[in-house]
Amino acid sequence: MTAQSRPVPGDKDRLAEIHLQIGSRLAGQDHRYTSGRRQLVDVLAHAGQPMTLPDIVAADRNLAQSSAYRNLDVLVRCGAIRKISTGGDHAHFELAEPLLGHHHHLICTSCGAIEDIHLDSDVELLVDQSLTAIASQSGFTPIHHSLDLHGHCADC
Amino acid sequence: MTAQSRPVPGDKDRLAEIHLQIGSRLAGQDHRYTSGRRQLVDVLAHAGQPMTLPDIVAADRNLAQSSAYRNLDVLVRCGAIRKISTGGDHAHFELAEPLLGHHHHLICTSCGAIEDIHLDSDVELLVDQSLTAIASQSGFTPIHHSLDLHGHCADC
DNA sequence: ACGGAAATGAGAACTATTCTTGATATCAAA
DNA sequence: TTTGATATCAAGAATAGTTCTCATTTCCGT
Repeated sequence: MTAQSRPVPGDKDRLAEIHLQIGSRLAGQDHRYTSGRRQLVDVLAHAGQPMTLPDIVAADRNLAQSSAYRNLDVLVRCGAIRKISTGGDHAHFELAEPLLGHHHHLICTSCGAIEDIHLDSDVELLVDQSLTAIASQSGFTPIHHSLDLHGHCADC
Repeated sequence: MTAQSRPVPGDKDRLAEIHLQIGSRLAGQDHRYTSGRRQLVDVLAHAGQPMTLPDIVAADRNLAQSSAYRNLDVLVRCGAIRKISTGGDHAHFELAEPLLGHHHHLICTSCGAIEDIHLDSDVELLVDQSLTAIASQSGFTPIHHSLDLHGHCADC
């Protein structure tokens, strides 16, 4: 077996792995991984960046708006998808961090576009320690943190 | 003059300073600092934490809902107030960072409450440097960053 | 005081999102 | 396979936070 043949999981393998994980998450809450839900995940995984609902239904015309909203909610609640509320007209959705890895966002205040970014792990560690310390002082139980840089993207 | 008499600006002085700053910001955009807008600022300054619109109009019954929304928008656009969109039912509003100082938030995902927190300045510096470096790689022009810790507050 | 621009407040309108409803699909057990 | 219980679906109605309209009032410079 050469390094070429299986260097890292290919896109196809990664997608299969994502579907497996989400399937078991759903099953754990007595939900089914139906084709509509699978299509949502396919669209988000293919885009590689957060999408609004109009984006999503435009990308796959088989998706009904009401079902897409409902299924996104189901997937958010089982931890497969993350909802990003920026204050713009539409919320954005992306695969959750267990699937996509921990990351943050560049948010364009002009056009609303969102891009994923990754921080150095040492900075990440410091931030997490600081936040954890502060939270414990307030009796606050942390779940996750979000760090967004707001500004204008290259196009705006 | 004793240390007691003017140790640091008292609450009254601080509020007067805030009003002055906001007044000049508004004047710079040909807007008036009317009593309705002043009342909004008073309510937010007095609360000391982010408030929703229902919170605000409940705190000062003289404030009409439509005017409050409109004036909050005016104040947000002149940089006096910051709007925080969490994805909950209501957006939150607080005095902007030039008036309140740079800070971050604990956000309770159960009840929606938001509390202000301050990070160590060295961590803050690192984060800012990291974000700036990443932004420049994408041709992104930073305006400000937001760092929120999501979880459950002591009451939930 | 006067004229005009800005602000106000009550309610209507807008729209992203959620809910309702009746039909359809799926699974497990017999 | 059949059956029944349950989950899901899709279309449109309903909800609700926020924004808009407009007639009236306030404010500022002259």
